[in-house]
Amino acid sequence: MKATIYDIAREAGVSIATVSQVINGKGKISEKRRAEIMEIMERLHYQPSAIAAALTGKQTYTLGLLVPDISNPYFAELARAVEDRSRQLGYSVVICSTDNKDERVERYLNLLQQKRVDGMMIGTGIDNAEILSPLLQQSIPIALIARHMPSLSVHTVTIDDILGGALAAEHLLELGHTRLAVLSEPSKVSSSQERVRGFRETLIKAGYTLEPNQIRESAADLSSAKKEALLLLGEKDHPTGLFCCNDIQAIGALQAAKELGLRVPEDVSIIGFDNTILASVTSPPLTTVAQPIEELGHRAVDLLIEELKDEQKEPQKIVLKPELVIRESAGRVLG
Amino acid sequence: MKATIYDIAREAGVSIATVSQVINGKGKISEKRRAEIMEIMERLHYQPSAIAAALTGKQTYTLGLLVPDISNPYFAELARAVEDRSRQLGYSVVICSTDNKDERVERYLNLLQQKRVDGMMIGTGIDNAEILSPLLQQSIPIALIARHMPSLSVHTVTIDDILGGALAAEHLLELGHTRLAVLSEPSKVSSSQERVRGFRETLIKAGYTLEPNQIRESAADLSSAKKEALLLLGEKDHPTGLFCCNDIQAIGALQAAKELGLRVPEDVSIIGFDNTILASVTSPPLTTVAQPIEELGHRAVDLLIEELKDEQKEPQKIVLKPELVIRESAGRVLG
DNA sequence: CTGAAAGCGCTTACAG
DNA sequence: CTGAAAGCGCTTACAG
Repeated sequence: MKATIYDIAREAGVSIATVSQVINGKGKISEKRRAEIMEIMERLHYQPSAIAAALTGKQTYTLGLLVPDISNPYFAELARAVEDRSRQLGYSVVICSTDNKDERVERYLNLLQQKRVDGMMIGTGIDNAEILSPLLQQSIPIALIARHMPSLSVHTVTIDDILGGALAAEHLLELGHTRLAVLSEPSKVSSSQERVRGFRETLIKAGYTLEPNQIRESAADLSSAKKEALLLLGEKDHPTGLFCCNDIQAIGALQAAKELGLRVPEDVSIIGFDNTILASVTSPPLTTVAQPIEELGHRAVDLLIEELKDEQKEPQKIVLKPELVIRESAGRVLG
Repeated sequence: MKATIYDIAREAGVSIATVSQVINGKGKISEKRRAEIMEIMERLHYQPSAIAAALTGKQTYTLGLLVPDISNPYFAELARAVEDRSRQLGYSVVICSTDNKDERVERYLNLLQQKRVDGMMIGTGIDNAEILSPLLQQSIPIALIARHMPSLSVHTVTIDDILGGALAAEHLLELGHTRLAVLSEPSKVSSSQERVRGFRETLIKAGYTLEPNQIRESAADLSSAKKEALLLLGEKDHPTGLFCCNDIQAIGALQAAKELGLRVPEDVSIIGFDNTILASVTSPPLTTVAQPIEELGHRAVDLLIEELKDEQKEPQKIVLKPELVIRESAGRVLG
């Protein structure tokens, strides 16, 4: 049988209140008693029930994290950052893969509420912002990660996607490219749209244009991206500089180029986005716009915990800066 | 304020016992009352407290998963499989990255016990098997994933690592390679040792040998592996066939080969292990021994849940079969 | 078919 | 410095 606080109290000949105090390091207990009680707890392998504690007003010290797919390296790296900070602060995290389906999001949201998590981080796409409103009513702390939902009054940690797109454009321009294209995610992914926007605006400022048919869309998986890139790069007068809205798409483009007999970067330069582990593993390794994934995760946790501590309610908006990581998939234009 | 079962009961003019029954779909409640109560719960956004329920004898419907590092694609894919099956069965999972440190493992184990998770899956290395024994005493269901701990009486889901190594050897032999080497993980990683063993035994059976200095070790990160591979492949009369104990190491070898001006597979054939997403993204794509990662995760969850249901205590040992996935990094020996 | 009551394992004032 | 008691939000027999 599992030992309870009563067992410890009986064994020590004290009340459960006293035991509770030593567990929580509160109150004034004589050093001798405290040591004695600690010893008994160890001996009985006593693990106080966090569940009972939570029921009596303490937090659950558990956070929820919603992502589209934990097996995607970007979200896996994000999850690691979230977990690390949470652990440091004494929290554990339950991870939920939603596959970007609202129905799944909603079910997880309810589940996490029932389990009384202290806060939730949402890094998954949500079509209908409405499904978050019950949480807001219960005033459960929420932080959006790399997602914009202007209609909602919640904490938000994002990166400057426009700047990210601009960084890619500037690099390609510096390398002498003028025939440019972009491979973006479907239009409902707002961050992707912003990246495209930053990219295009930078081109325009420099006196170049981006033809509508040079903006292609594909799902975020490898084979969709490759298929679309095959079409784009297969045309005569294909672009010499291609900006992809995430690393997976860039890899699809890399594979398409190879299949078409195009050399990277000699014949086409390709730039990715995210700087996940994938970017360092391809050949050539990807030049890519790096998201500060670790900081995204840390800051999201911090926002939640601060709100839990201070009752500080005003939602914060944090915007982090992406950075260009130059590797080998983009080079000077030839000829 | 959050609605409780009392609020619902009062609103409906019934006792909390009745509300409890409709929540749990138990007992016989007149259809009319049931509908009425359901309606009230919806209207008040009532979410029953899983914490209170757990305190009164129900499960927490939460499982723990310990892995070395959730940002490693292998473990990320495993986590996804675990999560999927858990969700189907009504459980959520808290994920813990241990960096293979016993101290961290121990802290997480205690934490998960305090949170009263219903079971734990352990996919992380543990030096000192002792730290699991308190759990066994509490008879908390435990399943080891891809780890051997013969001294412990717990559920185990592994793959046949010896067969995996043999598969790699057979393939290389078929392609005509005779100068072979292996890049393995440090000797404390038992699965890696088994892979090497299967590899070597197959060579011996075929009449070849594997010189001790052709068995190299490196940590599982990219740069360590690359460094070691640089040494190995830099020698004259370097091996033409190299078996690496995981995909990351194989990628390190790929990069080393490239740096040395060796073509893959024309000058060196390289085989990896795991078949994570990384294997499909390199150039050339990796021929690798695939672990049935999804099934590993599913089976581990199933074992736990079965034990929770049936009180069926005998620890099960499940061994799954790896398979060779032929892509392009291994080819026929030239000359 | 439905309700009163005990109990799960804690924490938190409140006394003393 | 320490204990008695109430209460957190449920579930589970047990009556009726």
